[in-house]
Amino acid sequence: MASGDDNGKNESGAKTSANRPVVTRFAPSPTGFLHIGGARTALFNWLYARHHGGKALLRIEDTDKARSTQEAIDAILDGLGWLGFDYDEEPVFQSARAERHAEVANKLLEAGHAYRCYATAEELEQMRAEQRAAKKPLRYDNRWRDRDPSEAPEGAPFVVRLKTPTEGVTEIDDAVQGTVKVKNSEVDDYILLRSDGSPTYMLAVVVDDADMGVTHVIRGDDHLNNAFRQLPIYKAMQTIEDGWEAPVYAHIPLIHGADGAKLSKRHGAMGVDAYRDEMGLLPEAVVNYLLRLGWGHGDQEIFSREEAVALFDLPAVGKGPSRFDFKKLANMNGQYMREADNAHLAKLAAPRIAALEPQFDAGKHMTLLIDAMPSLKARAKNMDELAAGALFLFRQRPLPMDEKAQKLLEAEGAGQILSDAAARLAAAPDWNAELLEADLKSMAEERELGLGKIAQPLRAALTGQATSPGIFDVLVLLGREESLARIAHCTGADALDTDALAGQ
RNA sequence: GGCCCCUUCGUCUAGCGGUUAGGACGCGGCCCUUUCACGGCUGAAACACGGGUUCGAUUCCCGUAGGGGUCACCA
Repeated sequence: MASGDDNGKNESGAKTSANRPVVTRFAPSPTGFLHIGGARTALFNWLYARHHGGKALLRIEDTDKARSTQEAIDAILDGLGWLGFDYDEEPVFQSARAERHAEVANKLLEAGHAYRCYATAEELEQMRAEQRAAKKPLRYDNRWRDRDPSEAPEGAPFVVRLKTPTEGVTEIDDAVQGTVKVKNSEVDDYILLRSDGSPTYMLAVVVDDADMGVTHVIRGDDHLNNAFRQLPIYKAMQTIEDGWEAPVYAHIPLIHGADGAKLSKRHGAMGVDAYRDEMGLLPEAVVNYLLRLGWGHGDQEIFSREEAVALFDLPAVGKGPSRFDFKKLANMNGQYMREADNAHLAKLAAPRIAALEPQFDAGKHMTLLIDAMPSLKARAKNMDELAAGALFLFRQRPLPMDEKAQKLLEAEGAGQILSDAAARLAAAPDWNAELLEADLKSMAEERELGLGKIAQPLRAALTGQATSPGIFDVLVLLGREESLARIAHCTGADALDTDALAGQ
């Protein structure tokens, strides 16, 4: 499919990748977990590649040795896997490519597109202090740009700086933000190679993107200004070797917290693992929510993975930042849970149930849990709610009663109603929802009571709670013996008989 | 502060010169009903402001205001 919707031309004269087969990359730096903003960037990159039948690549930007950790790398990989993003090649580790980065810097140096700068850190700090005092923009003042190499202090350390254009304007046709122009005088001669010979981020990204054949750089718009710094490398390298078409840029807006401020711990900047483990969400729901944050397709809210791939494209990505809304995420998760496979949900809920109820034995109780799932999942928006809702099924007699259930049992006449209902149920020729319902309804009619007068105490006796799935579903799920035994406990009837019956 | 980006209900968004400004979450009401949910119906709720352009601006242009981003030998 032609990517005719983004002509990534720019007016700086650099050749671009607009017409090559799509290659995208997600390039997290492993200095922490994969947060929700990164997850969305990963999603958009992945979708764009899949939509256009291109390649999705992954690059770990671990050049900051001090801050990068293996734990973070594992967490990111784990998070991406959970969300269901697959990549077409093994991840590239940026730290392994330092030699290549230096090689490019040296080519730039030889060709006169870069130069050595011998300014010391103290010197530069003083320069910035003066600029601050004079209220001038803070940027390198090109003090070594045109100095003769012979002036270099003998054996002194130096950094390599890119010789960026000083006049004119660079224009980028961003696939999301549209045309963006920046005066070249705003871009200073930034550092390519540090004094220890290691590459800076700005150099490394460009070299890696070029070498990986990345055609579309989709990233947070906090990088928009960087594009104007990176483009000159492409331009310069195009005069030196092949394979340096500039990518199409797509700077997507950032996600803000619920209060409009930058995403912080309280507002969603947890790792995606927290969405799974702590919030108990389904990855499909998280992905769907993220997709709708900053992208829309008419009035549609729910998109399957296939639909997302088929429909996603950059022109429909919004330009403004959006706030993260946990309520809507929760709602969406509820929708996905209701549609989810019962056995799958049971498997996910099992460990959470076990954590709350020691009596729960996944091996023994899984069938019951799966059977209960249709009535359970309609009442939960996340795994914890699902687990909590299932507990009554696995608790041992005597059931713990919550306050509201206690009140129901203590209500006037409740004991009598319970005993009578128990007798009635015990006499039922069969134990299915239709029959039991007919039975209790006729009992209610005979006594000119609302069904609730019978159902509520019954619910309390059977579940220890005032709310639960439909009472007839509860009876069927618990089975005849357990149901009658639970009621017996509450009516003070001799429980021994029923206990014996409940042995199964 | 310089530079860059953004601006439709509280929130996410649809809209791409002429609409009763649509949908979703949340909120209120009603229905269903044995509780809680689910589901259905329904209500309140938005084009930041000021100039242009135009027969006509939510839509195009320019300002203002507000918000955000970025200015390292971090990525």
